[in-house]
Amino acid sequence: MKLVSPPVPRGVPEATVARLPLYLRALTALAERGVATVSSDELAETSGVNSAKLRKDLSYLGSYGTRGVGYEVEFLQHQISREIGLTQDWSVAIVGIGNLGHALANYGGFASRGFRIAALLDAEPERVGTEVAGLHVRPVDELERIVTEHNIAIAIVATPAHAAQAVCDRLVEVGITSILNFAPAVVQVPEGVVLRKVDLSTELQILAYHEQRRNGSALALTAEQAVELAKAVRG
Amino acid sequence: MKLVSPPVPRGVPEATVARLPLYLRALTALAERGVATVSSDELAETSGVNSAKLRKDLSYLGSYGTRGVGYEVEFLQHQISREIGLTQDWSVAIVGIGNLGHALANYGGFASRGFRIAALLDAEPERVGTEVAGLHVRPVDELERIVTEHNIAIAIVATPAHAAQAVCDRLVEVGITSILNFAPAVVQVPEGVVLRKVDLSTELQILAYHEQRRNGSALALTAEQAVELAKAVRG
DNA sequence: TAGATTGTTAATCGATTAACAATC
DNA sequence: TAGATTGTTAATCGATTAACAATC
Repeated sequence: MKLVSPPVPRGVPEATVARLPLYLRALTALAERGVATVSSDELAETSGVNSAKLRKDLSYLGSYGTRGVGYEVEFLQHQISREIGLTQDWSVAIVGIGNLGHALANYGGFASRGFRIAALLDAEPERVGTEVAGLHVRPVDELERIVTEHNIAIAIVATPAHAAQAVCDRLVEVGITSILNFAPAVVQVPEGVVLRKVDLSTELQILAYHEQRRNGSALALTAEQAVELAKAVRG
Repeated sequence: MKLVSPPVPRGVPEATVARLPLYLRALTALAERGVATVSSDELAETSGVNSAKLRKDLSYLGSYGTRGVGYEVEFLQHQISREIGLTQDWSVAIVGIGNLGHALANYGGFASRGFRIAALLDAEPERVGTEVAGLHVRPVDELERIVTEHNIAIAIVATPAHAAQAVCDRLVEVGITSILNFAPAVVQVPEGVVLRKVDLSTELQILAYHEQRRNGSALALTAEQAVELAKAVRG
């Protein structure tokens, strides 16, 4: 008996997963405008990627287009929704109701995409009980009960940096396996837990890097060329 | 005379640039604790990356370590700051003072990293003039004057999706070349302008994808294994 | 059939990683 | 000198892209 080949890798590349929401948004806009069919060129254009990448991405999900024609907007929309898991609603808890947590609780973009902010938690006694976005802020002590009661699958962490690791540890303890971290801190989670982070200062720092390079570039280029020129002249 | 070799590519890979703020934050924490020297293993650990990657990243900046010893914390901190462009302060404008813009204006993490929120702008007449984070909200009409007056280099866009493109067009017109976009919309900018985006819903959708896969995985794996098993049995 | 457009192949590019020679 | 740790090399991996055969 021959050894069987290793199990097919299966699964969509991470870079593709990160773009699926983009395509979905573009398709939703097209559907609202009553567009029935779209080509990869057009959909790529409205999604801000090139069409080769779009087709490659979609090919990981299946063959949902028609050669010579394009993609049926609503059909593709449904297929991507299903792939991402948006055919169901997800309950989300936000931990840390400061400036940012407050804004996130009130952010309209979540509900329209199938994410229901189901609970707000904070460690500060003076914040507990206050009403934010129509919800009463609960103490973090009640985390376990709240997660179970509301069937919460995803947690958003918007605490100060120093509290982030402890909060994430607690979240993992009570069974949360998907965390979106806004606290500017390195957080370790056990394997099997997916942690993504949004780091506001880091984003600005990356921009600053490019901005600085831009300002210096005229000079730097001249210097570089000068060296090359010197070499060339020397022969 | 021989042709000179093409100019050295020079410049730090984008993936490295995105991690420099992480290292900087770890170094700042070490400096505050009075640590003078750190090895790549230790710094990698506190930064949440592996040490090979850290050393490779740092090697793009120069040879700032000492073999057998490690890196001098404050020296490396300074070198990275210089590379990112944090030896100077940057003035930032926020356009769109809704929930999110409001929270960003009050976000403490910016100032401590050399970013000064210098102006807030909004298109809604009823928001103009209100005070947020110690600043008076200005009308977007005044953009050009404000950008010049405050020497603003970086803009944060926190408008509704439908306004984002027009706002970015205006920003580019008045000479802004670095934009951080929070609006859930595809925005096109001319070459030479750096646009980064933070998409809150997309982040949740990526988590939802993994969460869904996790739930389905026990079943899927069994099915997959069943197929392999069937093949194996058939010989 | 002629024209259009997908799905896939293969080349290329950039990022990650392990390993180790250089060197303190 | 012996031990430690950097900086770099080279292998590997994953993502991007152009090109085109398949097919509506």
